[in-house]
Amino acid sequence: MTSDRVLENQQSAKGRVLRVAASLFRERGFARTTVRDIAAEVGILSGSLFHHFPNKESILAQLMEELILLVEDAMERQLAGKREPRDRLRVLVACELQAIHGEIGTGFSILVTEWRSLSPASQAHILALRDRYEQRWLDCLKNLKAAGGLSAEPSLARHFIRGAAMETWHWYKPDGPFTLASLADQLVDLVVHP
Amino acid sequence: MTSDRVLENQQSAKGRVLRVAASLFRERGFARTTVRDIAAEVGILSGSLFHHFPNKESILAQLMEELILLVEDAMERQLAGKREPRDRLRVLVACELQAIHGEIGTGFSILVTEWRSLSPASQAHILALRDRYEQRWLDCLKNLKAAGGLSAEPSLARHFIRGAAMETWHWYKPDGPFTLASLADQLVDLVVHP
DNA sequence: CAATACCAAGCAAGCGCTTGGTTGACAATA
DNA sequence: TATTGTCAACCAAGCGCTTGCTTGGTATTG
Repeated sequence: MTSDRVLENQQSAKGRVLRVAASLFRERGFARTTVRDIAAEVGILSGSLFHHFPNKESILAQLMEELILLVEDAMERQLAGKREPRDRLRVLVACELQAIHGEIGTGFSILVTEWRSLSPASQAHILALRDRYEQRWLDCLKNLKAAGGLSAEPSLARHFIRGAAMETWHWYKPDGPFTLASLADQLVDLVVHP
Repeated sequence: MTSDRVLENQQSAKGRVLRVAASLFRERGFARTTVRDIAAEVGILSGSLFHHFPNKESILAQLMEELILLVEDAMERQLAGKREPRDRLRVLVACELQAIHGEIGTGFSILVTEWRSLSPASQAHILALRDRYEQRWLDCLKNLKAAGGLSAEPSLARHFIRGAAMETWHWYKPDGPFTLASLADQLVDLVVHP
C-alpha cells in the first residue's frame, strides 16, 4: 500500500503532480480543485494524470502520507541533542508551524481541512500515520508534565496547541510583525509554566 | 441586502431549509453537499429550493449571517451585569464554544471552514459582520490587558483562542471527560495571568 | 523493441439551475 | 354564502455544463 516517496523529487513526474496538487488543494480545497486544474498547472492534459494515479483521491492520499513523513523527518533531525522537555516541545511547535506555512513540503493544513475528502479506506491508512505523529506530541507533553512544566492535561494541551497552530494559517503573513520562530516561542510560553 | 432572520423560525420554510443546510454543510462541507441532498432532507424537490433562494451560495451566505447575529445576541445577553474583564472574556469564550457545538444555532464552524466557498461579493458582506464580531473580542482583550490580566498582544491572544476553540470541533464529544463550561474555564486560565 | 509518458477525443454521471404548470389556503367580491 | 382572484409553495421534467475518468493511439527514450 505504501508507495515510494516522490514529493521532493524534482525530476519525478509524480512528484511534480503532488507539489502542484498540494498548492491547489491548499488554495481552493480538494473539492473545488479539478483534475483539469492540476493537469493544466503541471502542463499536461487531464487524462494523463491517470497514468500516474488511479484516481483523484489517491493524489490527496499520497500527498497526506508524504507530508506526515516529511514533518516527522524534520522533527527527528531538530530534536537531536535536545534533552530538556521544554526545548523538545519548542521543536515540535516550530516544526508544525513550518509545515503549515509551507517551509516543510507544502500544505500540511490539508491534513486537517481535507480529512473528510478521503474515502474510509484511505482514511484508515493515513490515520495510522497520524496516530504515530500525535503520539510524539503526547510523549513530549507527558514528559513535560512529569517534569512539572505543564498544568493542563497533555491531550488537552495538544488540542489547544494544534488549534492555535493551524489557525495561524488563516492570518499569519511572513511579512507581518511576527516570525514563525517568535510565534513558536509565544505558544510555548502560553502553555508551559514559568 | 440584509434579509429577515428566519433561521430560528420553526414555521418558516426558509428557516427549515437553513437548518437542514447548516447541518449538512457542517457534516460534509459546502462543496460536497448538493442541492438535491438539502431538498431531500427538507422533503421537497431540488428545484423548489430556488423558490426560496436565488442560488446555492446564497443559502450559505444567509446562514453565515444569521449565525453571527445569533451568537452576538447570546453574548450580549450573557454579558449583562458582568464588569470584571476576566468574567467578560469567559462569557465570550463560552458563547463561542456553544456556537461551535451547535448549542447556539447550528454550524458556527462553517464560518471558518467554508469561508472560501463564498463569492467575493458575499464575502464582503459577511466580512463586515465578522469584523464587528471580532471587534468585541479585541475590545474585551484590550480591557483585560489594561487591567494587567494579559501579557500577550490582544490580537495574538484572540488568534490563539479562536484556533483552540475551533479545533474543539474536531475532537470534543459531549459525553467525554469535559464539559464545554470546563473547557471555557481552562482556556481562560491558559491565556489570563493568575 | 519494449516501456514510459503523454495526447486527442469523448463518455457517463452528476451538478446547479430553469421552466411551465399545479395545488391549496385565504381574502375579496357579489 | 358562493364565487372569484391571488399568491406562496411546490412538482415534473429536463437543459446545459462540468466533473472524474476511459480509451486508443503516438511520440520519445534507452
